[in-house]
Amino acid sequence: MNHTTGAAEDYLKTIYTHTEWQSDLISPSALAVRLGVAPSSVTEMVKKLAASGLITHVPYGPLALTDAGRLRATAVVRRHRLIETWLVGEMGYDWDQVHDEAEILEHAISDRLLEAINTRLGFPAHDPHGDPIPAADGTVLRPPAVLLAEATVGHAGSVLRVSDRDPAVLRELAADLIGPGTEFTLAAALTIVLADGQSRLVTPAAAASIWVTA
Amino acid sequence: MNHTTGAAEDYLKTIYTHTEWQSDLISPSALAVRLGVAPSSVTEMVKKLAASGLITHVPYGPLALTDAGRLRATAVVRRHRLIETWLVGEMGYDWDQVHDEAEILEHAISDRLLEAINTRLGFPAHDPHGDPIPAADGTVLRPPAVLLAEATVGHAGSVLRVSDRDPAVLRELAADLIGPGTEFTLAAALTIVLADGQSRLVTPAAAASIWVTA
DNA sequence: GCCAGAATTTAGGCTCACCGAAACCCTGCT
DNA sequence: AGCAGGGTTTCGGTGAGCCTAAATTCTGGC
Ligand SMILES: [Mn+2]
Ligand SMILES: [Mn+2]
Ligand SMILES: [Mn+2]
Ligand SMILES: [Mn+2]
Repeated sequence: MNHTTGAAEDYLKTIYTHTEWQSDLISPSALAVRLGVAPSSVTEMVKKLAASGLITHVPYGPLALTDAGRLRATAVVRRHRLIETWLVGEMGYDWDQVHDEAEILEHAISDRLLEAINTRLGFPAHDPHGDPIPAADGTVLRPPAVLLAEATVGHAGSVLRVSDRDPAVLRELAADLIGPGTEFTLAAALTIVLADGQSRLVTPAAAASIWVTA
Repeated sequence: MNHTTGAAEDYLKTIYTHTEWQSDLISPSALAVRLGVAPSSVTEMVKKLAASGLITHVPYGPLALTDAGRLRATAVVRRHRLIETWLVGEMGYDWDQVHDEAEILEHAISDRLLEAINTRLGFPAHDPHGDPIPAADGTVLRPPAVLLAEATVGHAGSVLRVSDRDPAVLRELAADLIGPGTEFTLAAALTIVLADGQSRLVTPAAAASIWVTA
């Protein structure tokens, strides 16, 4: 009686990822924007997900996952990120090209194929963008992080993850050899110095996409 | 204006494969049985496919693909068979386990991913069951074939393909080390002698699933 | 040539996921 | 306190794709 369609999976996943690196709950309208659907469509799906016990929702209020919903959401996120990792690791994709393909395949592959991929990849802990890959039981290991745009000048650390929302940002950073694991010091707003002493000017869009060690 | 959904793709593919190894056109009711839908559902989809110029259909008559429809159909078949080949060749699946997964993935992977898979596999000409993999332009290389069940005693040749419809048959044949390429002589009805002199008794279901060189 | 039974189509309905327009609720600002 | 504007929900509709039940059409056997 609880099948969860591809559409519902995307709603759950988006509700989950919204609170992954920041703590405020998502609103129906923000969810509509992220999913590219009308607000009224969100209202409808929210009703169904709440009726299935996957989210909680007080009318006119924000959305929150229940434990059951969080488990479903992390299962989808796990698929999405393992697929992205596989596309980059084995299929010749660049990190700015994987998101759309994963967005579809995450609803199509079987558990068996997912585990075959996972095994081939050696059970990776992070996707190409540095996002943690949830374990099958829903466990997620997420270190404390700060947005580069909000870090104070002088902050030293390493890149934890880069949002994969904007492919242009990903290409920009790839050209600059910046990615998860890159060590740096924030020399000035939008200016980082890498371990080898080279400095890089990042765009505001990039600074708002890069999360670094706290 | 001509997107072809996953459902429509399955209709086209099934119409195509019905005539791949035998020459009679498929009827609406046979199509309904193969797809597991009601006959009235076929009538509806047939109307849409005919309106899109992908099939021809005279009321109460059989179904036939147009050139455009055949191209679409072979594109789906190409995906299906490349995916099956990949699952067996790289992902640890047995030949009786790939069909259902391919049935779904064939509608989900991008052209780019398909070609990446094709390249990794070295541009295979046949899937694990011996079925020809259509070229991107719709070309299919299919040798003359006879159903083993209909071959005359004394017929010598090799296995060309085994229908993947019945997993039990595939497991039976795998246990007997019979598959595409296997050379044999038909010693008696349901009894074949392999190249090494060993003889095998095949079930009627298997004999009705194995196509051999004419 | 007729007609019973099978195949096919039509008719009416259903669920899912979406939409725009209109109503409604809530909040923040005066 | 009052209210305007934005967020949210309600309402009526759409298109896919499926269903069952009731016509309708075709055909093989008499
Ligand atoms: Mn998705
Ligand atoms: Mn990612
Ligand atoms: Mn198959
Ligand atoms: Mn399919």
